Amino acid sequence: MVPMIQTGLELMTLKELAEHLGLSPTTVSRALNGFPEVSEATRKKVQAAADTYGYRPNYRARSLATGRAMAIGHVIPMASEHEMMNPVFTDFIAGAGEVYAKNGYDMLISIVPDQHQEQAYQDFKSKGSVDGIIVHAPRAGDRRIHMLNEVGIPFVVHGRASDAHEPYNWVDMDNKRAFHRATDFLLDLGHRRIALINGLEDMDFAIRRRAGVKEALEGRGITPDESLFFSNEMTEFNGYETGRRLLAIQDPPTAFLVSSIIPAIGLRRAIREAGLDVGRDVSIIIHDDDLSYLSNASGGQEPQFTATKSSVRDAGRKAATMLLDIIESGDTAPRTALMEANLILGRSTGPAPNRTTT
Amino acid sequence: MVPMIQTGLELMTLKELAEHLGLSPTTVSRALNGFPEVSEATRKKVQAAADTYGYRPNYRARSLATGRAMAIGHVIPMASEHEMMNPVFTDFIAGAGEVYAKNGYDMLISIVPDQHQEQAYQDFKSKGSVDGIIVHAPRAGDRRIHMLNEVGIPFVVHGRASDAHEPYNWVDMDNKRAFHRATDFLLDLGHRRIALINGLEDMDFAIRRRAGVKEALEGRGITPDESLFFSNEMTEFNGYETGRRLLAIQDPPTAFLVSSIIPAIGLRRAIREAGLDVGRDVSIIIHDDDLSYLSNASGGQEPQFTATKSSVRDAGRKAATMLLDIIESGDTAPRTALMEANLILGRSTGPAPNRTTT
DNA sequence: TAAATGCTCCAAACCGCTTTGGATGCCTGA
DNA sequence: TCAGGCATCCAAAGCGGTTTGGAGCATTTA
Repeated sequence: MVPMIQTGLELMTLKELAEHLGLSPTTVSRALNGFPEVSEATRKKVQAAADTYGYRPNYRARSLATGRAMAIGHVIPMASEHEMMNPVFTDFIAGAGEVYAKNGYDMLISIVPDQHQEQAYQDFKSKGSVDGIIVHAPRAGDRRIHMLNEVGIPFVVHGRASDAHEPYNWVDMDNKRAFHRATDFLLDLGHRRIALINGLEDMDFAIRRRAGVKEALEGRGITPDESLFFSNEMTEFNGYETGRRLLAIQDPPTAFLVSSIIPAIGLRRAIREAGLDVGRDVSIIIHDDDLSYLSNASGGQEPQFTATKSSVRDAGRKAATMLLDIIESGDTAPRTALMEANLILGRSTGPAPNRTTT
Repeated sequence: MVPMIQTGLELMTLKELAEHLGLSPTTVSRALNGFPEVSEATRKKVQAAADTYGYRPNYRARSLATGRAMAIGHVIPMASEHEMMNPVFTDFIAGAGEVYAKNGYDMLISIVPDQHQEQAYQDFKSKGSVDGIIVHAPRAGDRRIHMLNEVGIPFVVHGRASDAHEPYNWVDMDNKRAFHRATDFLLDLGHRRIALINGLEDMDFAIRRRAGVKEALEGRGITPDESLFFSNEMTEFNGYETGRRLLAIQDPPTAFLVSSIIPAIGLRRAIREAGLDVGRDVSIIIHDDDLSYLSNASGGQEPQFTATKSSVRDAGRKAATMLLDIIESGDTAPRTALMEANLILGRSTGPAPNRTTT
């Protein structure tokens, strides 16, 4: 049962293993892959020999023969100027990777300049190196979904494309609802000047979050002040800088909705530098992707930030599971999964302060 | 010259392309791969046809024939309990990925539970899915280096293993020197109670950083107070928690050396909560991996933290370049690259405050 | 002029595995 | 006793490329 790992020895091929056993490659292959045409006795013998010699099938050969690559591709876009590496990829990929590993799939990652993205997907298909693809960070007017549908390779989108009019598989968090609820909560606390520090505005999630905020404001008869809505890459510095500028205006916001914990950390820095207190003078609600190394949890205490929370790692697991299921079942009926975010109370929110100007 | 991308069509094989051209597969293959046995005229014709039909060679088939996988493997350990995903991986991988893409290599990533790591490397080799491996996060007593040397697959270590007595390829930052210099700088400012918030203590980089600190202290005739040295996973919360506890002791440190910007953000939070001022009451020097989304730079201004800075993305590029070079040259003479960190002045350091107790 | 040389191109083997279509031997039932 | 059925196993043909060892032909060289 326990495999005897042999290091430093020449690798063994199926043919060699078959010779050792005095069997044909056919039989050995079938024995190892659990086909019924081989007797239980020989199967045991073959399995034992494979373990002893540390035989492992060559994936390239197998995949050439079966037509299955046993690998999933992820394309990670690289905006060349910023050299920006989105931190949520890390956790998403960690989640997906768990699922792949459990099912014997490899994970192929391509770092691709933005402008070569479509070509990269084409290549995945034509080079035959993957069985399916995860599409990250869909944007408004994203052509990838249409393209992949045409190419006919299984794929799952992490997020949605609002303007895609064809069916496709996706796993998404209910961004609009989450930010609607968060806004409602701030309104309930008496806040009226509410700023939004969002991700890049052509990102689908950013569009939905903004829509959620507007919807909530309008639901209370408040005209959204678009001058308080900001879109940018979600870096610590951008959060800091936006906060600094906003706190210096005439009638500064009393509350901030922030799309990620990272810019929120910058925002908090700006607030403190302005001599204000988070949670008392200024409220913050973040969206918390539950990143493992930037946890919003505070070891049993109340979280630092009030947050809409949804684990992006879990989204990775869900997307990977969905994709593998599509590939292995061959059933192409479009699947979707909408995850709900929890609104979790932390120390960064409080009632709107009384201003000299009410 | 411009390839006409054909979507939705059946993929074309080399054999089919050859038939279309009235040539043999041999000639087509050679034409496309630039062998001299084919005339310039036919090469042009073949190339043009390949472009028109959007032909791309199947990587699995090619790699089976050539014995080269055209892929590099990265194993990312996953400590199952913590579900920790080290953020520096992201940037390192981004750097390496650029180099792979430029050279036509794929990047294979395996998320592997800590205890199955060695098996994962074995598998990489025996499954034949990669030509080389990058080893991440070497630890004290790390068996991977010995194992990979035995297995005989090209690899480059990001970091070093202090106790490895055999040659191997590595790319590392001079951790000891960086922390020595940082400590010297704090000593010059008059600090004597210096704390270290380090990474997990069996990590090689953590060992070297600690050694650098001790060496500097001893160089000035100061006996290191080991009760001020902490090792833990580099999360925001751990930085916060360690800071909180240390600031509450009898004779708290006046300066902190922190192994990453992430726990430093937590530490800063703790310092502010204690009503103290970073840079005046308490000094901080971090090591800055130059993560793209957590930049220490402040848009033209002085950086937030004084830091020893070395781009981990750049390390990724260097390691990938080294590995590809080893693979393609076949030259196994061990290579090493030691990167120097810059000591960059920010707003988090100042002279040691005068205590009532001098 | 005959042999040697180059230049192009091709047939076929091969990479390591899967899978189709038997082949073999033994057992059953009529 | 013999056809038919079943359980095992195998030879050989792929999968889609690369590569070895020529073949065919025009051009030089002796």
